Amino acid sequence: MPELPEVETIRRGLRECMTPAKAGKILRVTAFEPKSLMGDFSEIVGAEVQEFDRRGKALIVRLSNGQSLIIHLRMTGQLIWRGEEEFAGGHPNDNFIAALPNKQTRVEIEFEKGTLFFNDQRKFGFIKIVPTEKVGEDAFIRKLAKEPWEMTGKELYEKLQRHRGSAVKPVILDQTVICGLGNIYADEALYFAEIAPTRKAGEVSEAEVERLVEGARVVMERSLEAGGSTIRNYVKADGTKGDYLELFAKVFNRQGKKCERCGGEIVKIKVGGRGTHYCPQCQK
DNA sequence: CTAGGATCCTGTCAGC
DNA sequence: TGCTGACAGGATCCTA
Repeated sequence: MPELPEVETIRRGLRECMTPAKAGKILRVTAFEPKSLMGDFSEIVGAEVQEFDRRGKALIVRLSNGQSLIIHLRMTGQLIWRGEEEFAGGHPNDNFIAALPNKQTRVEIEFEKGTLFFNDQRKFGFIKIVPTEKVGEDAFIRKLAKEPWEMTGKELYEKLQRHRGSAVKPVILDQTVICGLGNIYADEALYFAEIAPTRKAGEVSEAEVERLVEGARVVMERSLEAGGSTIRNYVKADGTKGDYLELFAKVFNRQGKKCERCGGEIVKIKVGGRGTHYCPQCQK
């Protein structure tokens, strides 16, 4: 479930609390689920973290010994750091505050001064160990398109023409078309641009695509300000659980409610096999 | 090449 | 109280 803003929030959070001084060296790696950890994990023992990068929804952890971790959370992945400081992000659920490791812990990386847990209910996510200089050659990383901040409306318009027969929504979920949007921000960006998710990609005008790219930037920036789905907004100050979607979502999970813009009723339908939320009255 | 559906996996929820 | 089917913030693989 984590999309670009969640991964960026995790990147910023872990960068603060997993510095070499605060985390130390890797002592031990345990893969409770073999398919969740690809590569030879003896390669990373003894290394410390140099930097956290991100490409789209992939987190790249650069280590001090020439190796890197490519981490993709897919639908239900979470990264939870327990050390002097604590940080948790990704799929929001009770694992953020649970005793770890638990049943959904797939990988545990123990450092001198703390432990990083990779939890993942559905096992779609993964951590992959690759030499740092080969990260760019990774099959997934290599195919990624630009993020909305680097992409012009004209570029996206031309890409949409190549998929002109498909509904626009599944096309903007394709990471080789535009990078970073997932099911939430695709719906939110289309709402911003007043485009119905069912429109054929080839029938969206260049001016509309321009708005769509702007919408993608705006909705993801708003989410970043709200902190994505992290422990801070999952567990509110009073100890109750919060829903970070409430902080910014205009259509996602708001079916049956009123559109803020026109007062129409937000509906939920299925487009390209994915649950899709929109306002039929103002998204044309 | 594109379009659309099945698939990987676990857990939760609505309906009977 | 079961049981069943639908669904889930992702991406890939297969078929036509």
